[in-house]
Amino acid sequence: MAEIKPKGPVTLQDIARETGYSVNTVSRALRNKGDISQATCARIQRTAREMGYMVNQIASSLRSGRTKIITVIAGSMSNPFYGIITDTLQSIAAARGYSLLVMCSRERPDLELELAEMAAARRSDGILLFPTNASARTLERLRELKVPVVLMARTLGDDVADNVIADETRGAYLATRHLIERGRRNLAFLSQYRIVFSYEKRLRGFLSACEEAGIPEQNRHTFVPVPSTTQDPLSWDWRTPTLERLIQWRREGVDGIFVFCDVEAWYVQSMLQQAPELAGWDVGIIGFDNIEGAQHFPTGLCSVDCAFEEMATRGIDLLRERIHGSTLPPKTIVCPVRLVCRGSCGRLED
Amino acid sequence: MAEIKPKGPVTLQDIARETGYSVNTVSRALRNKGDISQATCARIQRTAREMGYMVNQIASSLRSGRTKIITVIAGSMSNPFYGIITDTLQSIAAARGYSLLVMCSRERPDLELELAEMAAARRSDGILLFPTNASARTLERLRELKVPVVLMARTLGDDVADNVIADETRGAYLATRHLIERGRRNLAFLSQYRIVFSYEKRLRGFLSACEEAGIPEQNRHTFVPVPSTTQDPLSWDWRTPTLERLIQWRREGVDGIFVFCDVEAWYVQSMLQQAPELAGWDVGIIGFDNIEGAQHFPTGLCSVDCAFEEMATRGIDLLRERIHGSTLPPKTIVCPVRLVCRGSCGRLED
DNA sequence: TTTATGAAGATTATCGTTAATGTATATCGT
DNA sequence: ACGATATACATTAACGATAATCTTCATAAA
Repeated sequence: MAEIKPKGPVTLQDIARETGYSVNTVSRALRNKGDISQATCARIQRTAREMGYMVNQIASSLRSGRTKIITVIAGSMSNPFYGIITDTLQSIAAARGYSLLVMCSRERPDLELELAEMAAARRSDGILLFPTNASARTLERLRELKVPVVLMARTLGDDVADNVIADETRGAYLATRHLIERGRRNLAFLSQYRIVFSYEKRLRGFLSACEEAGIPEQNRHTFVPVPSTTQDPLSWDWRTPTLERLIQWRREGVDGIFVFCDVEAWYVQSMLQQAPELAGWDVGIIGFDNIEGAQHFPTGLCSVDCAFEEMATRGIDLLRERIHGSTLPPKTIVCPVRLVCRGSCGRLED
Repeated sequence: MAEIKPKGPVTLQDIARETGYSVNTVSRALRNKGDISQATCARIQRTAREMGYMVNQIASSLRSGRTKIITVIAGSMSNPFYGIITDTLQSIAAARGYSLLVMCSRERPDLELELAEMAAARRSDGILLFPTNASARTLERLRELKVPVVLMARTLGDDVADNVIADETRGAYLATRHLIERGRRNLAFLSQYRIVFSYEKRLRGFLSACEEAGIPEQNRHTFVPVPSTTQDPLSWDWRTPTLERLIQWRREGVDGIFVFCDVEAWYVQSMLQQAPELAGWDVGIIGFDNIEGAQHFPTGLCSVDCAFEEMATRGIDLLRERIHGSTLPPKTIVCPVRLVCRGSCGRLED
């Protein structure tokens, strides 16, 4: 029954020839579309299995206009933040029949635009974009090309596009309050570069917690080593200026630092351990994202948990709504945050 | 000149209509294939640009039989090892015109096989596979399906398939020797689970360094918490048994541990910091992969650098040879390793 | 009996490219 | 001036699937 296939994979036509049905019937039978009798359907499916049939997604995509591919444009997979969330995205996408094309923008707007065009040329059904600092053009182009996009983890302003973010302001507020509760009264907010709007939101949370606790203005420090005009933030040397600023902050009596994200917080922690000028400094450190708790890396870093799994799920489902033609106005989904204490801010003392 | 396009993206036919040439001529002109005059070529390309043409990769793939897609099957993107190397793979692939489909096997052979079939259904030109502990079936199936594969970072035996790996034995030897040079004489080799052949290779390196330095047999410890029959290593609780074993090793006077990879080494380091039973233990730790040095994460962990970029380049280029039809016998490319000292093994003392 | 309804398939027409041929005109050697 | 080679295109035929539109033939309703 099963013939020797001279070359190439089995096609619908091969099954049609084998079973005597038409190609169309075979196609419908394999996809359980109606108008095919139970018996026929079963027989065709069995034959397909025996012959080792495997759908050609390319052909299917061309005809149906759906690739079942979502492109993720993230900054870089070596950053655990992106790694972890991509991991989650991948399994959720797979559960819904989608595959993930992964591209890295290196936080560069120009590269990001290029990648977006590639994603469009490949006819991705949609894009999950972790935007850079200047993604307006990318967004505009994708709108032209009619490729659905959901902005992930960062925002370009309220309701500019579909958007899934953590509750940034509240997270920053919680983090700062945590420092304060641990007895810290001279606080700093450190961010490697000014991630549009996310930075502003977290700054607001930082300041409002300071306000609430009556921290005087001169005890509220901020620092952003990489200038906001930079088109290539990742290749900027933020270490030297950051170290200098840390030394300065130490002199100024800073005793608590809220760092923009966990990855940066780790840099800071390692500087604290390694730089002789910082040795013995009693300073509380708290990050954001809770990347180690989400998966691996047990360390003592306090952080703000971002519910990555929820963000990933919401992102994919929002994107799917668009893919299926929703024309509702852009929606911003704010995911809940939660403080996680691991001791890097010091013990309660009093 | 540029018309209002009523719907959908511009196609070759639109350009053909606009310029008066045939579809085929337009196609050839845009790809700079021969048999088209300079003038025509230029004119067509200009028109295409003006009309905002963008090739439909799906249609192109269907006809040409090439998708220009490489599927990466890695364990999980939340593991920085995979994250970093995927990052590198992505940029090298992009430079060669390939996009990356990223899938995560979670180190599970069954899931891996499924993913491989998906990759085949999507007609990936080839697969970069970071194999699980039981990838023989996957490999066999891919051979049936005639999808080129290169095994990455791990080996299933010498020349079973194309393979790009680090020089595991030498790396382990260097790591162990490093411990010994730092005055460590009671050594252990710790590996979360028994990654086929890679484990054996590193064990060999460990033992040969012990041998060379005259470390007595009773001072050569090994431990693998997760049993090798496990089909789902990542969800196994390795922490409890590992902690217990660390406590035991401490009692037994172990003073140096070579850990299978950096990620695991970090777990160990954090246990050393956090578990009261381990407090104050003077033990040298060295990992493998040098993941932090490759990109971020400055910590004090000694490690063995694996030249990720070279591995990635070699992997992609080897795969491309296969994609282009090479029928040479399977090749194993062994990439050089290099010791990196950051102090976690202690100072030289004598 | 006649017509409407429906089930179960078959036909046919694309999807947007690229590969394999065809063809007309110009150029060339002899 | 003849056929031979090139040049620069046009025509035609896939690639493998899916969608839209027919056919049948049987059964039910009128």
